[in-house]
Amino acid sequence: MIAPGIKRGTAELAVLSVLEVGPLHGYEMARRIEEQTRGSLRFTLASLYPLLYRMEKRGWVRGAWETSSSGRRRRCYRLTPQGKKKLTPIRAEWSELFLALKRLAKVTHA
Amino acid sequence: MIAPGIKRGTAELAVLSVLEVGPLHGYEMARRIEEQTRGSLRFTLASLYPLLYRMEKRGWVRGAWETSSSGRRRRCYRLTPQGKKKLTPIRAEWSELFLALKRLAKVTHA
DNA sequence: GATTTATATATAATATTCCTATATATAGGG
DNA sequence: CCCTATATATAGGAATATTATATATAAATC
Repeated sequence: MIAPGIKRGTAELAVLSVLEVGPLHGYEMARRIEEQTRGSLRFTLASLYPLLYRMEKRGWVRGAWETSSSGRRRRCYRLTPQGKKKLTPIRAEWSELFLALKRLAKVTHA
Repeated sequence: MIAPGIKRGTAELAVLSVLEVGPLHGYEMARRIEEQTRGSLRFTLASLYPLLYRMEKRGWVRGAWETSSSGRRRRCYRLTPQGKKKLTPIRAEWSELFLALKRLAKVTHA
């Protein structure tokens, strides 16, 4: 697991990325982020929920209550057009950071 | 310039990296970080000084007052053996983060 | 000689992001 | 009936970087 100090700022990109595939609820987002990064990136639900509220306020995602087939109440989030539009520049910034750290700190990209 | 929210956590690696080459004072560190990243990564001195104090407390760097040839008083920092030892695992963690974001968020490494 | 710019360090107040801890609630398996 | 997995919510705190402010001097410009 990557230390909190280093992974800071990644949660937003992580949420946008898993939502790009399709609508999801918070609990499932956490599962997918952990799974798709082989456990390198792991967020607590207590981190994700406030982040989702902030993103909803900004208009990047929209949440809607739904009842699953098992009868469980949960809040399903989907990307708004605005949120979708944000993904490209955010990816570009991360890409720029990678390049900067490669040059400055010789961080390799396995 | 990369947004503060994204570059969070990079300052420590940046300082360790520029100090790996040789001893430096704060003002010059800021200049080199900006220069070596082509302006992508830029830290205010008000960020760097408290960071240097924290790193000195942890024993990663050691500062010493010196007087430059121009007669200017400044605090010169050098990596301690402990600080040097930290660089490898920190680089590895950043490398792991890059890989994770590549998989999860399709962030490319230009 | 006076003013401005570049060099150099320091700290207070604030913002953001993530954490641990805690609370609540229900479905399903044993 | 209890435990585990699923699911959301929020309070309190830690860490990191920001803006704003203060101080001081060397070098360049006017």
